[in-house]
Amino acid sequence: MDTIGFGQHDHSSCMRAALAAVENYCTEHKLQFTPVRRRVLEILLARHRAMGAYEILDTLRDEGLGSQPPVAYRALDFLVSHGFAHKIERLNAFVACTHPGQDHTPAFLICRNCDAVAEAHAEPSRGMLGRAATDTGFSIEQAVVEALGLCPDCRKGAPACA
Amino acid sequence: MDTIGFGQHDHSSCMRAALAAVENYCTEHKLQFTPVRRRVLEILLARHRAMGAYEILDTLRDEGLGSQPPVAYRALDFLVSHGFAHKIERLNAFVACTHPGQDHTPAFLICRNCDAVAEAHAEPSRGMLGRAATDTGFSIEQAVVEALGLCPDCRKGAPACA
DNA sequence: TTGATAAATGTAACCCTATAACATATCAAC
DNA sequence: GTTGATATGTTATAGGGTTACATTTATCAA
Repeated sequence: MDTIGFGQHDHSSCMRAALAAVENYCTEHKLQFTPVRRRVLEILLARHRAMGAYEILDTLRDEGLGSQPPVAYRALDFLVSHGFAHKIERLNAFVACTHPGQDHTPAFLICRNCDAVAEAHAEPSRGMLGRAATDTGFSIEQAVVEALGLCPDCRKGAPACA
Repeated sequence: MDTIGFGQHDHSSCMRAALAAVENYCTEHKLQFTPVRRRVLEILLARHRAMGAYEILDTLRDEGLGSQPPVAYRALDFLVSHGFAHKIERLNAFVACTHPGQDHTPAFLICRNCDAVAEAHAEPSRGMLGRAATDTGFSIEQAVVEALGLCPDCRKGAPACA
């Protein structure tokens, strides 16, 4: 199972691996992995949680990489449109993808207590939703699947699982 | 199959039925179905599509029922929290529930061309998402399931299906 | 029926999220 | 090295949502 995001793991190596994968993908597909785009991805990877665009922008501003909203949104658009990051609609926030490069429909498990986010796979064309779509003649192109609840740590009674 | 929302149907009777169901539910549960709350639900039922809070507020203002955002948001909170309406996260908009009173996890089919929305049932605890949750020890309390694509009418080449 | 409590409304001000528009710079390829 | 496309800098503004507080209306028990 490749659900990750809860529990401990070797963070610096997961970050390096993701960056390398994105770098390769961009080279292969002739995409410009510019400093701002790279830095935004790094920020998302480092925090390893859902971040608002303005929170990201604060960091960019501190580093002199840009100070106006479009700077952050443009970088995020690039990352999201190529599957390097995802938007969590429920939080109006963004997370780095945990398996960039692979074609996939992400599903998220969002902790309502500590805002931790884990990414899993969804198969929108299967199950009830797929059946409803087929029955009505609706063609699914994209899906938002986000579950809210309590992550393992917060269930264990941690008052606020940092 | 109880996916509805695409295609024709007897609209005034579907609206009356929904209002009656909500009225009953409120009486039984001693909830105050006040004029503003009722009117907001009526507006959502009448338009039969996803509407932004400010769009609803415009109508309320025209009718002298309130002019500030909290008026609309409070009514919507009431409707959503009791399952009489749902929020479409992807659109930052709201729709009337098509089967109020019944306990359910809604899933939506959203047309990217004409913004029509159909409500279906989801079963978040089943399928891939449920497995991912079980595996990681995450407890799902709520789910957002929204598919984007083309509705039957728009697929048939209608340049903009009303 | 009155008084206490809880629930709902009115209103002003504000915060967060996101995009439009336009000028400038940089890149990629011929 | 010129050109066309792509990316960035910046200003202003649109859109969505909440806080806070005063006021009113409903509920229910004494």
